[in-house]
Amino acid sequence: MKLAAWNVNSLKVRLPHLLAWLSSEDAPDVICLQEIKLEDHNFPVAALEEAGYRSVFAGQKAFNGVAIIFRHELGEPCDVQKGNPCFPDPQQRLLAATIDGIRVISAYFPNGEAVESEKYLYKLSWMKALHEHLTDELRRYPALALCGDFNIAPEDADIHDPLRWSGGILCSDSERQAFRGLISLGLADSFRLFPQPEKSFSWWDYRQWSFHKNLGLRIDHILLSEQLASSATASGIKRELRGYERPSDHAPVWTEIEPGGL
DNA sequence: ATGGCTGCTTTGAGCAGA
Repeated sequence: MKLAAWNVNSLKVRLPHLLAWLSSEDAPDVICLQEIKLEDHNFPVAALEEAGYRSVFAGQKAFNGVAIIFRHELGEPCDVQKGNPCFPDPQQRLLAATIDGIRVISAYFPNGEAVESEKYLYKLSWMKALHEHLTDELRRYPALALCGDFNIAPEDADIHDPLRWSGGILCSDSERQAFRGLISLGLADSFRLFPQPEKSFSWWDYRQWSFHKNLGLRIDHILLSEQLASSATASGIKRELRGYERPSDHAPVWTEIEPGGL
């Protein structure tokens, strides 16, 4: 089972990129999408069905919005839940579904704007509420994957220029501490379960030729519960999608789980 | 130091992203 997470920065604009990936040899079985930026009635259900995938989604106008798409043969999704019951929020940033026995959660963490700003405090509260909610979820679903755009670079190795970014948004102490809090629930950063090239990133600014110069950050993650982590066989970043014409500013991250792992 | 791209919006300059 290949599981992926991708911030598409508008599903309307990125649908051709997504369909191209889904029809390729390394197409994932399940993809969590973030920043779909469209309302539910505009979700491209038919185009994805045609490609062999089912969808569940939680959209809103213009901003945010998350979805999970998965191969038709994985069957009906169970216990679909929009949002966090511990944290009522008009922003659509969280969606969970049980697919083929795995609790899959698509998450779009707040950006936070600037350290100590109002949006930063919202980010920290949002994460605290997610932490509480995940405590329950892990009890109910021992096979769980938290996938998405975390808007946090967990370590200095995840930043092209750690000195310049030091203490700033996406890598401040409080954000990293909250990230480690999620890890302490028994979740593993699937990317780091395997050797990876240095300077591996999942986001590059659209400006200043950042992608070309590989000036990026690793802020998109797939965290696996102990049960899933023990059956993971590989992980990586599908960097080439960032190089397509009219790309998202994020590249997909992925991890492979042994089929017999459950 | 600033703004740099891109996508969104009662379509057009301003916000948001990271």
